[in-house]
Amino acid sequence: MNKLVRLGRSNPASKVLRLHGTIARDIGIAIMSGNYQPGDLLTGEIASSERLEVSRTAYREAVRILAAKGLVESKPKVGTKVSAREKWHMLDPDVLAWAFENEPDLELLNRLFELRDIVESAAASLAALRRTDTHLKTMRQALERMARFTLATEAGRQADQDFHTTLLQATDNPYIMSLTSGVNAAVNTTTMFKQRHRPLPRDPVPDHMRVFETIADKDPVNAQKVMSELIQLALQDTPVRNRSKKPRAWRKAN
Amino acid sequence: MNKLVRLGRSNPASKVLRLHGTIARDIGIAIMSGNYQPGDLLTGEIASSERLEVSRTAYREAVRILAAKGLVESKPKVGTKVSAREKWHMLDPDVLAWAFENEPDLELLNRLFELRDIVESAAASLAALRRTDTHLKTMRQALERMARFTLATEAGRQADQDFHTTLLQATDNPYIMSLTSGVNAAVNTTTMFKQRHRPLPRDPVPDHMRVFETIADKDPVNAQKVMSELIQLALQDTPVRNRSKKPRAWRKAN
DNA sequence: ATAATTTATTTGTCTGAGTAATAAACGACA
DNA sequence: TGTCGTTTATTACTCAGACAAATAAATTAT
Repeated sequence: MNKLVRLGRSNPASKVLRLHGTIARDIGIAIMSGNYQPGDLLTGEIASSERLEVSRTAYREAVRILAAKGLVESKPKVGTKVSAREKWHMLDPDVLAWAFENEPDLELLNRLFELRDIVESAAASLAALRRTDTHLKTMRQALERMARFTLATEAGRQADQDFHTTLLQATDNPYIMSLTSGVNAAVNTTTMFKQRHRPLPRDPVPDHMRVFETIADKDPVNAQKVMSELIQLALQDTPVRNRSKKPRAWRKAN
Repeated sequence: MNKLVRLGRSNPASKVLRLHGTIARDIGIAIMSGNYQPGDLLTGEIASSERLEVSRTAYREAVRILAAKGLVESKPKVGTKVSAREKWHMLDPDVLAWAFENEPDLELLNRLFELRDIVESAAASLAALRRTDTHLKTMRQALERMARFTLATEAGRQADQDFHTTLLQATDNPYIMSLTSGVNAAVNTTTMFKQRHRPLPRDPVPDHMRVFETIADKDPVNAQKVMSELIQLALQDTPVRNRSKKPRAWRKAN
């Protein structure tokens, strides 16, 4: 990592990055990909900013962003070093996106879907208990749009998102909402998960319909069950191009 | 919020805050407490830094930290405004700590423990399946220290943390580890959850022992069950001084 | 040998200037 | 009258250079 490539977009919110955001993203990806190891010392502010041909201000703001996400720690006289893995905010949307930016790690992907299964199936269960008729109406409409267009169209994908967003809102739990929507946002913007250049492997509408019905029936047990199945199907349908050469990298720290 | 009070520590990592960290914390608390509402425009950089009597540099770095946690968004010509609640990183350790810094919101606390219940009981289940003998040994030792000292002593609390940390490591899932340890870190450093000035309401050792036994037995079903009970007890034992005047604040956004 | 002191290095903070993005106002044109 | 391109004003963004503060390591005093 030497010269700075500024063009990069591809952050969860998909809005253009400023200079500090670009630098943070570059270093963040370098850390998540193992290019920098925990404990490694970043070169000093002056040297780094000169190498990247940016001002110290911009570089420092990038470091603050990384520190806010638990990836680095700065101390006078010592410098800025990559934090231990336990301190990384693995579920921060940016960190999540950066982790899957380069080489898709199948093990890591499985762990992520393991958590998704746990949380989102529980969310479906809660939604079944707490949903209002308004939630139900919105979900039905989203489902109809999802069927009319398909996931091949932008409108269809938007309907899919609306379905899941409404389901989350029905849980009435801001922590579950934040966690899940953050993971989904990162997943949706990562090229690894995009299936544009091949036929969709399965019609997702029937599976979503089953989730909808259990929530309509206020049946938390089956809502959890069918949502879990939906997650598993999503995992199966996720294309993984190549396995990582260093599986289970997150275990190293111990 | 006008003058800057710099003395504050009390962040998850309990290390002294620099100026930018202090500013970020102050504004972060103001946002989480509802002092600033989503959509509100922060005063410009020049005005803000003058009011706080700090340099624009320090103020800007604080804003970058807040933006990295999804609390604010900056745009030229518009300014920096508080983001919509859906964009907040509710599970970021700092955000979590800031949210409970001021007035304990019982509803919000229940939602947090709802998620803890879901994730940590599932974690216990996974730990029961994946724990090694080394994990088991470490947990047993922590349990013994926990019994010898009590939670009234620092050594006892450390043993408690070690127990839970090892359990998490046994899940072998970095996302679950990150999520849970982040929540626990925030919870542990928040005064609201500290029970120093009163007798401990219950001997926690037997409950922890039951968790340990199910994991030792590689019994995921009962591990989940007894861990869930442990979480519920922790919630019951959490002192809530005063209910919030504005319950369910996170629903406003919809 | 230990503790207090000095020193060197690195991040942290400040100031002031100029740039770039962008929303809103304006004006040309249909 | 309404739409589209242009200008303008505002705000965050980036830069440069200096000085301050924290801290680990080296040094000195006891």
